[in-house]
Amino acid sequence: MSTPKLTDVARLAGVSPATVSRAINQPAIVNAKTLERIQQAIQQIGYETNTAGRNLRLRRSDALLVMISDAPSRFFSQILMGVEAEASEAGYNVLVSNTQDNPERGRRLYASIQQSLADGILTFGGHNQELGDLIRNHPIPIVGVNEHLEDLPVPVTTVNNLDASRAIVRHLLELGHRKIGHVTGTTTLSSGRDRLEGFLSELQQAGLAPTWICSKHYNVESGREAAEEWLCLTDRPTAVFCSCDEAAFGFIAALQRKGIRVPADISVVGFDDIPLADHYCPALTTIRQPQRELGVTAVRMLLERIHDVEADIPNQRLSGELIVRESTGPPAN
Amino acid sequence: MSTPKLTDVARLAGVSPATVSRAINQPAIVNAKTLERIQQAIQQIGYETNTAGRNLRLRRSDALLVMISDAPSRFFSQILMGVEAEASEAGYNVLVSNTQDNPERGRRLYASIQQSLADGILTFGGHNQELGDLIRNHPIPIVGVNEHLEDLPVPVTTVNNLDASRAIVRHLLELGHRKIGHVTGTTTLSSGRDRLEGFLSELQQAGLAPTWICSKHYNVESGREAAEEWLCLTDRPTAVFCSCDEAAFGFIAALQRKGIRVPADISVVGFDDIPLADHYCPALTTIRQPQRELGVTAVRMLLERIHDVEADIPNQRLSGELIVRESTGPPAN
DNA sequence: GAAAATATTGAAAACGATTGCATAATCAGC
DNA sequence: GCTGATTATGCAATCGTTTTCAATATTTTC
Repeated sequence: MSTPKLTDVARLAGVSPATVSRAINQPAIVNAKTLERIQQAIQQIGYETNTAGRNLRLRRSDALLVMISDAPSRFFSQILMGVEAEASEAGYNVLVSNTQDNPERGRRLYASIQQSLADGILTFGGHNQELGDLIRNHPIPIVGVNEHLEDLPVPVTTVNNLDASRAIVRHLLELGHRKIGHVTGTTTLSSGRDRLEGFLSELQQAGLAPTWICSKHYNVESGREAAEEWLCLTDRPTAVFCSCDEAAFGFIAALQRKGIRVPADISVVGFDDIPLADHYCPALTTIRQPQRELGVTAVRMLLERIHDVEADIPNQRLSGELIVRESTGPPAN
Repeated sequence: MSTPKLTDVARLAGVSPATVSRAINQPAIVNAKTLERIQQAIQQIGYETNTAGRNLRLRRSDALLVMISDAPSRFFSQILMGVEAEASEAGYNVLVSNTQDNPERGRRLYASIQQSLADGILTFGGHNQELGDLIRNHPIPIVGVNEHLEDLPVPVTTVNNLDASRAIVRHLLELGHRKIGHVTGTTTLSSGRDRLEGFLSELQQAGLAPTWICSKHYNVESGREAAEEWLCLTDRPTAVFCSCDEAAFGFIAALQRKGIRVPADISVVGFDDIPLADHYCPALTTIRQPQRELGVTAVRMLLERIHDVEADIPNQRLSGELIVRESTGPPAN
């Protein structure tokens, strides 16, 4: 009739519900003969464990909550696929929630654990004060992705933005550039700050002054705006490091409109290596982020945390790879 | 001590658990005085309804499952945000599962309903035989997004690919083009077929033969490959309709490498209007898909279906908008 | 072959919420 | 002040699993 339950299997197999449960969860401890009979019964009536019943008894949800705070970020879906794969591998489901900048965010987040809706939380992007208070007061299994959550006792996984930034600047220096600009990402985010810091430190080490810095955000418009600003200058940079691929595209497109060639007149570097980067004209020199791996790593950390809330889990810094393509070359003069 | 439950609230407020439950779910039928006392108690100990307990008793999950079958599609995250917003509005959670082409797909899908893991399913992309059998045999609340599920009694929401395609061809005809090519999308998907059909029918109506058709997929490479094939021809199209923006970018990039200008030498149109389309150089003429609205519509349909499995829900065809930008212009000669 | 050890199973009590039914309290009407 | 209607509450069963504890069956050991 309706969906079959454990009891139905038990009746059909002529055993108690307890035995059926054991047959499913610890097959080793049940008699081989009985086991087979039960498995047959399960097949026959198409039994599936009811999640709610199981969760209630076990007091857990077998679910991970992915919290997004901003617009779906630049390569969110790629990371999500990594998360999904690893979680599913471990028998966990993935919930997605977009709380944006809703002040209720912290509360809802905490609620989802209280309600035993999820066993742990993956949070993308930044955080707010309220969230901070909650985390400090309650031992919630939570892991950050992409961005550091300052002052919070929350382990995070990110790409090594500092090193990647430096690698970019070194690449440009090796090509002979001395006038290098930077279009920053969102500097309220740690990734934006780290990329800027990497840029500055490498420049300083080369004895160069950071003359061209345009403080922007992670989007196409930023690139366009920066280009328009710098094109008005008489003393322009010969190479520009944009802190995401989209910004780089915006930058290049703005240049091309003015008839300025890349890389002949200006070299441009991006960050992320989104699928289009390799197929743009010119193909974009950029940093490849291990997107899927970020998701996988985050889930691994979270599961460890769920298993032991007190566990001391170190931050994981994955390394990005510099991919040199057509958008960078030696300076014009 | 541990997380408070309904009973704790009841004890504190000096009422029975039943009353607390009513206070939460049907405040109208409980005495104002009592209600206030209960609400205070809830505040005081920070009570949150336990999802598993509630779901078990109510025999539902308050969750929708989003099933992805292919790589995260071209604007998946945008649609997902629409889904999330609308579901969350209605008090539903969103689960994401990527079953790719796993033959187990159908089974897992069905299982998630059986297990009362989700109340309904949103499926992105195509389907397979096995899934078909399951759906035919069981009244699962399920709604398709983006693609039609042939022969299956499953309502779907898509953009009106046919009309959009025609609009593109008309736009090119009006500009004076007579030699129009088409780089198809994945034609095992209904969207790919519909776009092709729209292209063909409009061409036929104009009395033109479909000389240049390159059967490809929804990705950048397809555009590049098509361009490389057609550049070898002596008789080339003067305008090309690529069935997604990525393909259009790949196409344009390949042209630019050979020094062919867009739109001066060849006009190019895309489909989707991804964020970059407006910032490419040249800015891409394309069809704007109502991405977020697709997600919202899908959820509305699904909720209706959940509410009444037998309900006859018609397919929803949202209309795409032709956005004319720089990549199209009159033919050269 | 009996005692002790081991291997299997079952009965019943949770897990945390909701709700039909019954009861107690309140109120209106006369 | 009494009856009947109405309003508020409580009791207890239920949703579907898992697991402790005890009981039974099966071996093993000497």
